[in-house]
Amino acid sequence: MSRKQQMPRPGTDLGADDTGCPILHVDMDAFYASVELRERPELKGAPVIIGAPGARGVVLSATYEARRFGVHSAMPMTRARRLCPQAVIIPPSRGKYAEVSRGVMEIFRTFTPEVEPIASDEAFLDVGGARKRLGPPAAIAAMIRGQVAREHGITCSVGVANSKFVAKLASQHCKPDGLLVVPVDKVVDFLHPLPVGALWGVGERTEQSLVRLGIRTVGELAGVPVATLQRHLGQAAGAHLAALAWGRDERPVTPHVPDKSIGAEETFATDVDDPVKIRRELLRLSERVAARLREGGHVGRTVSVKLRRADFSTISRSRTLREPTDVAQVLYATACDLYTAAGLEKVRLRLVGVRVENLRPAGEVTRQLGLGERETGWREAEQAMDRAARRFGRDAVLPASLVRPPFDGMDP
DNA sequence: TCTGGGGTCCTTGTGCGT
DNA sequence: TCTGACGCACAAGGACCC
Repeated sequence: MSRKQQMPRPGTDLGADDTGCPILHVDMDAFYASVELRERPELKGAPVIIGAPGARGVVLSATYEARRFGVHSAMPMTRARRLCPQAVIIPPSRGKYAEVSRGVMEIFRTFTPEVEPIASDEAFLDVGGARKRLGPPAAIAAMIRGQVAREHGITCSVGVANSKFVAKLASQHCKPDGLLVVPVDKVVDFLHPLPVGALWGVGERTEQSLVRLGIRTVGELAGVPVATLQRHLGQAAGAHLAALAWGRDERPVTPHVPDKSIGAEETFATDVDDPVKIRRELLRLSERVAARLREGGHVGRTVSVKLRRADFSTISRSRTLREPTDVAQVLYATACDLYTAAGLEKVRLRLVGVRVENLRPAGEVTRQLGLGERETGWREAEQAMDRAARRFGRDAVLPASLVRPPFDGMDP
C-alpha cells in the first residue's frame, strides 16, 4: 500500500544472482482491494476503490485499473471520485484485512522465524538461515508467492537483496505480481537512475529541498558531500540519505519491535466547537487507548493530545505523569487538562486524538499511589469492563456519558 | 485538491541540576 | 553567591511511513 508513485523502471538487466542477498521484502499487491475482490470476482478488471464513502476520507487502496486514472492511496475520496467516477467504492472492513494479514504472516514464518512485519500488507524476511533447508533466496521468494496465492487468492511482489532498503525498492519496482533480485554487484546500477523520491525517508518536503539543491536522482545525491546534505536536511537525515544513496543499510531484520506508543484519533464528520462534545470524544478515545494498553500488557507515562483546527493546523500538548498508567480515567483527566490549557475551547476542531508514550511492560512497574488516589478502583472497574467486552463485545459496557440516548442525533 | 488513522523518528527549544 | 557550560529530560512540532 505504498503511497509513492510507481517508479520508472531503470532499464538495467539485473540478472538473477542472489548470492549474498538473504533479505526479502514481501508486499501484497493492492492489498485491501485484492481481499475484497476475492468475494466479488465479478469486479475483477474493474476500477475499485477502498475507502470510507463519507465526505471526509481518503483512499485506502485501489485496484491497478483505478490507478490508471491517477487514483492512489491517501488521496482524498472526493478527488478520487472525480478522477474515476465509474469506480466501484467499497467501504473498508479492517477486521477482514487483519485476518488475511495474520494468515499471510503465518506463511512467512513457516519459511523463517526472522519475519519483521512493517504493516498489515508487507514484511521483511531474512532467509539466510533457511538456505540449506529450502534453497536460495529467489527460490524461497517464488515459493512464498505461490503459497500466498494458493491459500489466500491474492498476489504479492517480492524484492530480494542484500539489505532491507534495496529489497523494498526491488519489490516496488516489480509490482504487481513480480519478483526481482538485485545482485550485490548491481545495487549501485539499480539505485542511481531512480528519482530521489524513491528513497525511504524522502517525502514531498525533502524531495522539494533536494530539487532546490539540483538533486533529482539517487546518483546525483550520491555525489553530494555528506556535510552538505546534513546542512540542508539535518544531521540524521543527511547521513542516512548519503548512506542509502550508495546502498548502505545495515539494519537487521528484527522480528520483535516493542511498541513505543499507542494512540487513537478521530476526525469529526463536521467540525465541532462544543467543549462538551470534544470532552466526550476525549473520553471515548481514552477508553479505547487504555483498553489497548491493557490488552498489550503496557503502561505509559506520557499522555498527549492532538487537536486539529478546521484550517488543518495541528497542535499537540503532552504531560509526563509521575507514575505510568493504563487507566482510562487517568488518561481522560489528563487529556481534558491539556485540552483546556491549550485554550481551544471556543475553536472549531476537525480532529482530536489521545496518545500514550513512554511505554513499559505493565509487569515491570511497581505501583506507588499517593494518599487518596483512587486509581486501583478505576483499574478494577476497567478490567471488569475488559472482561465484559471480551464476552459481549466492545460496546457492551460504556461510561454513562458515552451511552447514546435513543433518537440522539448528535454527532459524532 | 482538501486532506484518515496509527505509528516512528528527528529537530528545536526550554528548564533544571551540577 | 553568581555565572556560564554542559548534559539531560521533557515538550512541541514536523516529516515521514503504510
